[in-house]
Amino acid sequence: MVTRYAPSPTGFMHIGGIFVSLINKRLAVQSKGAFYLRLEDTDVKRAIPGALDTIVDAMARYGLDPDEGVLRGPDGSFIQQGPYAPYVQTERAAIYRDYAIELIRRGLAYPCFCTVEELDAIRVEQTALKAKTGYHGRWAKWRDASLASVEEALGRGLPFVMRLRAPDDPSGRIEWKDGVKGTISMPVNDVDHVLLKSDGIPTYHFAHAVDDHLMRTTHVIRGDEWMSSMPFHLQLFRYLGFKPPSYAHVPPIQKLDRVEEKDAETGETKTTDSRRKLSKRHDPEANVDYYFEAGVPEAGTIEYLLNIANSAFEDWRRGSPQKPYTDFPLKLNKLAAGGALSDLVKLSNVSQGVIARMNAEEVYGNGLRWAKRFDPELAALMEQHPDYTRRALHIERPGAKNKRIVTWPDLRPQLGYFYDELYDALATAGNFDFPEAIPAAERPVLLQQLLDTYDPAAGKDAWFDRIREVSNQHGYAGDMKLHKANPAAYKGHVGDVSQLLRVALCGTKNTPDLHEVMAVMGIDRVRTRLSRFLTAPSAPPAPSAPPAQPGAAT
RNA sequence: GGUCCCAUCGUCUAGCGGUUAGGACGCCGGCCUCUCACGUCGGUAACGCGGGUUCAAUUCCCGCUGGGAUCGCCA
Repeated sequence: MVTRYAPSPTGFMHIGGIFVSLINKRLAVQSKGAFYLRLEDTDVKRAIPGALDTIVDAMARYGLDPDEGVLRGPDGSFIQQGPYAPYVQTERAAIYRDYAIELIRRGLAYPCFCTVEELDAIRVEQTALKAKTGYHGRWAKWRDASLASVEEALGRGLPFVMRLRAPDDPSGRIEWKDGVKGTISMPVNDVDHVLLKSDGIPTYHFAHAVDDHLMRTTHVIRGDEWMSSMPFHLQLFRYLGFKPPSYAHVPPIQKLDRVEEKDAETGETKTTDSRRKLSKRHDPEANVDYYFEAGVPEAGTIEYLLNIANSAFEDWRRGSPQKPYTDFPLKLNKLAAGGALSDLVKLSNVSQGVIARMNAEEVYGNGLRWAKRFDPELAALMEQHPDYTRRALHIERPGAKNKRIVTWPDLRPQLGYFYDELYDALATAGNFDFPEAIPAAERPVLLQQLLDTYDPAAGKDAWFDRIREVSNQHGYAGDMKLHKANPAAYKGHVGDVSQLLRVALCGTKNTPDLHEVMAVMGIDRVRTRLSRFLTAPSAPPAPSAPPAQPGAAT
């Protein structure tokens, strides 16, 4: 299959564009075909500087680089590579013009000198008459204009457009087998659509027919907002003598709009749910940048999209946790015909799975890339301590065990406490949330004993056995089950004791396995951090001072 | 309004005439457990409505309702 993504340079990368690109690219790769990028910049009025960078860079970030078409060269500038260059439509103006001339010669197209004002007037009249709008039938005043009047208009230098001459007999229907929607039948086109605009640049429709034919596109896979143009497009291919490609119209990603309306008469508020396409203007999640900023790794966004495209993906992923998503066989006919609602909660879940499958190095690289933009302080620490960071990230990883990082913003709470800088800031603020079961006065004793008994060389089980022993010695149940059976018999349990250590050491109540955390921190850092808690809580400078009141230091 | 598309738990969906309507996310509860997380077990929750066809409809047909797309010298 030869597929393409043909965006117009709007300066905005819509998530739907990534979705369609993904489908096009996967299908081309799976069939050992080609995927190319063509720039549909025929709307000169809307040209936006830098728009091409937005598209190309986003596609590259999401691993959707085209095989041919508009690419970035080795020096970073844009190049057009492939047998059918150029791939930028404004650079192909002469090609379209030749085909337009050919159509005129065969009586299938004609010049129209209507001004936009005239066209507007026609539309107003049609609307008033409840007639079908558009340039067709008796409204198409230049359709059968005499040669003399055309020459006269030309002579006056009036601007004109080239229009298709729709069939004289507007009855009948056209039918095609859509790759995702199935067989569809529509009335034939009877509107004399514009082929070339007054600036000589083609409309999307004309450029589509010419380019997809010349560039040997076998499958046009695009958003389903194009479906209603199909009668026109198919007609164009026939007029031009081209064999039409296969078409597949994919549904848009939607969003739920909850409208609350107050009934004027009854005063009741009723809510109506309606779905609508993700809007570039109103929905931040329509922009791919949103996902990066939210800290979803690119692979997570892609897998989420794949999930929307083929629901079988989820089961496949479960069965093949370590394979790249590119091994998944995407099937066009398995796309649902209706549009899916963007589900950010589900996206988080997919993201969590993707990050969990990464090794420490990948977490480091991807996380750092995010942090550099959205958490510079953390990023700086990650770069200052690369090996230490990697070791911290390596805890319970890989193996999809550590799912604490759902998206990159979780990096700070999950990794931050390893850095002395952040830990010290926390300590200065005094925000240590120690377990309530342990009186403040008892903390130094317990921590001192835990520190004395800690042996970095011993294993995890041995270490927790020590913690149990210390717990037992001080009236805390070393065995959770015993405590559960008779809570009143103990001051607390081993969980409280290890939590005391965890909070003192990390400043947070939630961390992975303490033994591993301590191993990464190293004995010196452990000593330093605990040292501040080894004296009586409320009288730091004077160790001999009387015990503080319970809770005074928290 | 014309044309076209769509319709199963809140969400993504499986289903392709006979199923206790399955899975995933979310939510709730149990278990596991040094915390969190993971894991695990269980629970919650759906075939829009009305006609047909058929021995039998979630499934096929028609209508309705609801939602969407489109009707430009924009793509």
